[in-house]
Amino acid sequence: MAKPSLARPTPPRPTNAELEILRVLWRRGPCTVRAVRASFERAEPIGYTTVLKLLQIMTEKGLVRRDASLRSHVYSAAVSEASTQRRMVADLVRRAFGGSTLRLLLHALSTQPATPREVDEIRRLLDQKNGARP
Amino acid sequence: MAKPSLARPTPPRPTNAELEILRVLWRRGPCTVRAVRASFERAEPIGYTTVLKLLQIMTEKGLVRRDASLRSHVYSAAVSEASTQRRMVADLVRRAFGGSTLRLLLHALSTQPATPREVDEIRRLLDQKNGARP
DNA sequence: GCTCGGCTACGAATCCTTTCGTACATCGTC
DNA sequence: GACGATGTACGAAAGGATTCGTAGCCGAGC
Repeated sequence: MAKPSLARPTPPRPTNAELEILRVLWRRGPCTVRAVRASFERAEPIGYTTVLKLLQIMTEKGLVRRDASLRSHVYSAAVSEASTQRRMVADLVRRAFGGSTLRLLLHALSTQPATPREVDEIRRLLDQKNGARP
Repeated sequence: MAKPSLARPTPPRPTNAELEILRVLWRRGPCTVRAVRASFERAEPIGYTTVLKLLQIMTEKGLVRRDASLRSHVYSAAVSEASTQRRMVADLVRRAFGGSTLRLLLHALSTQPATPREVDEIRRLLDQKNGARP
């Protein structure tokens, strides 16, 4: 039996270009090729058929779904933003932080400025997570 | 003038295999090819010349330094673990979280379990960062 | 009906990453 | 001095990502 080409159980981690496209679809909802291309913000403009090809590949990979009932096919994200982010964070943690999410957290906290409001938000989440501080 | 092949101002983001090698060098210090290869933990074993080639490429890229005074060249990391992590986190934040480190933090916090001790550690860092909570 | 504009499909070129085979140099040992 | 072990250098293959050119299809308007 050959490997199924459609509908993989878990779609692979998106590449750079694929992620750019997903970001457009997450933000704007279902789009035609033209609309996706118009939402691209790049230093270099990108060819129409390039976006089309990417969307075709992403359809095969199961990253997007295609509605071909109209002449201009309409594509929509087949993976959620949250699950993709989860996957990417897990990947970074494994590859760069030896599997320790805590180390990633501490690193991000120590290197990035945060406004007092943001710090409060983080504290609130910690409280939710683990009960209030005594 | 041609582009300089050595000593780039900022070395590029390491690829997967390069990161694996860097992790060995960070953990073990300067190593020969043989020692790096021995420290590799992979499902598939990796060829000697593969590691050698990678180290040669990484030397060109400025990711590692080579001491060729001995017959078995000794390689050491030319980029620090912290700076590499910083670069990779920044990259992830830009590509997957729209540039918001806060969103990465909240995401990591909400999806990952944390022990009370870890939560305390994070709180301590927040206190340091922003003054004690009133 | 014919043509033009817009659309999809597809093949191919390019570049990068990863892997390894082969050639050649060097050291220590007999 | 010859030989095996161990090293480096280098070319090249395989696979994936990205980009685009070209061909062909279809619908609207003349």
